[in-house]
Amino acid sequence: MKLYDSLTRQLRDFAPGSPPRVTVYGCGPTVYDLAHIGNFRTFVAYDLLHRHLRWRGFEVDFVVNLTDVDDKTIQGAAAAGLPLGEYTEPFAEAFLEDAAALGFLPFASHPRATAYIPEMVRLVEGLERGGHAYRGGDGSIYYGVSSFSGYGRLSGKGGTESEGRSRIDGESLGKRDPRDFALWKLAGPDDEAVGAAWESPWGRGRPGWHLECSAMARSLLGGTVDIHMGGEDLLFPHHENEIAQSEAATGRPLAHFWVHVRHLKVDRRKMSKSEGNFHTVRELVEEGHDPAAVRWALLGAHYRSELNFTRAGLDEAAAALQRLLDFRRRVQELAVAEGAEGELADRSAELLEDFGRAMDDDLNVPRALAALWTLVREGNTRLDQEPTIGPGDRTALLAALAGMDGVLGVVELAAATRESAGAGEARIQRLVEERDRARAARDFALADRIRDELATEGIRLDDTASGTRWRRVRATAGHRPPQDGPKPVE
RNA sequence: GGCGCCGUAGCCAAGUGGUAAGGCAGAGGUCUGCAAAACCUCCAUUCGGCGGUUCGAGUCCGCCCGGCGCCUCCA
Repeated sequence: MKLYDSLTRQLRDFAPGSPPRVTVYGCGPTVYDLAHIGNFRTFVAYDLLHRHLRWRGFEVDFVVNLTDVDDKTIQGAAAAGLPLGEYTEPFAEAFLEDAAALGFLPFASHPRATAYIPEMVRLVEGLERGGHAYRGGDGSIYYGVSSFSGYGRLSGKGGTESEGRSRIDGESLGKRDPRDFALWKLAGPDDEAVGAAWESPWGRGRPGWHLECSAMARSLLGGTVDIHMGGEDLLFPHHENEIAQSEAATGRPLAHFWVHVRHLKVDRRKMSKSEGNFHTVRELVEEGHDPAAVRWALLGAHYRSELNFTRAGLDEAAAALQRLLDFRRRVQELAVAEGAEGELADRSAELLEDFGRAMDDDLNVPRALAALWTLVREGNTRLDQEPTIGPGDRTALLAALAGMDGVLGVVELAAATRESAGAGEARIQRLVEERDRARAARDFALADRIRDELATEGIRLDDTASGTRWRRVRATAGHRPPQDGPKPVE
């Protein structure tokens, strides 16, 4: 399998340091607010890689951190008049709920930064011993970028002294070099007020943002991780600084592969609260969108390409999902007949391989989807011609579908959502039978009225040779009132 | 200003120098009481523009036009 590595800027063959184990560290959300769909585009990419590696037989240790102490969480807690943990925890829970709603495989762990303060302190101590850290004019401990020769290699930035704000900040904070960044910030009154201060050899304070990931990755996954992931914005300065800290401390590479996910756009623009195009997963679900459709809409483009999120795209995703669900159900319910078979089985295996090859190629989802659609179309064609299927063909076809969906994670998720929305089935069945009687009596006006009525509830009827079937084509019966829970911070 | 990315049909979107995947929408057809679903056929002589390299370029190089990202908290 090949993955694009941002550090070497090339596609490289992926092989873990100690197979079959693969260690992955993905930068997670800062829990000062609800994660938005832009965050989740990145996290869906995490989950795709996670699933694909598992499918390829690797044992994946996937760690995604929760940043629960930084400027924004402290500000948020102070504004809410809450201790830091009480402010951040609902957002951490919400993130995990949304991840589950989108069908994420559970992460090996999702460490909160505040639980790793001792590890961070030890890391700074090590950097201090190695001559990489110093106390700035404001009393905080800074990393001396000039002490690390590899600085700037990942992002191509920071090699020369930058200008503007960082230089001005640098002067006021007493940094030796404007590029230097805080490892340990001395606690101020605001920090103390919300409990964001811990004892350390340098006085009460809190960790710098970059330090958190270095410490958690090292402590949970060891000195070098196989893959380190994040959104493209983290390339600089976050990941550049992580490298500087970790590699100066351990003398070993932080990661064998650096994978960065391109940002999502909404309606062609960068998503932001001020643009009014800020969406959360729960908001879309509350509007009646299927979480599986949201997932589909977030995985459609290659992870290194721009992806534009629109309502139209979400509707298209829902339709695509329905077609897959219909196909799967058709195959499952098909009459099995012994006889000549093998052609469909061979073709299914072939297309599953195409799918796998596409995913092996730096997670080329669009190409993988082409294999999926070909399977659906060719399968339907064959089933239109011959309405029965051999047991081996059926097994192979369903296995190919399940194999692909095991990586994409959408069909099973959509099916589960529909099942959980399945109340009132007896009533629907009664209406369907009433309509069948009307049709038999050629009372098509009544028949059509019943059909239209059910359609408004998200129930679609299909009149087939073997009778009328009904199915739920929406996850929910319509608009659901907002549920209790965290709301986006204004 | 510095670094980088992108521009493929009405829309979404692959394409790793060898002659344009896939999906949606649209047109026609099969099936149907009518639909729906499914299937079949059609739907880019052409890849922002102009030059160049090459036997051959959407793919490489140069310039131009247009869009975007990072450089500051950010997935």
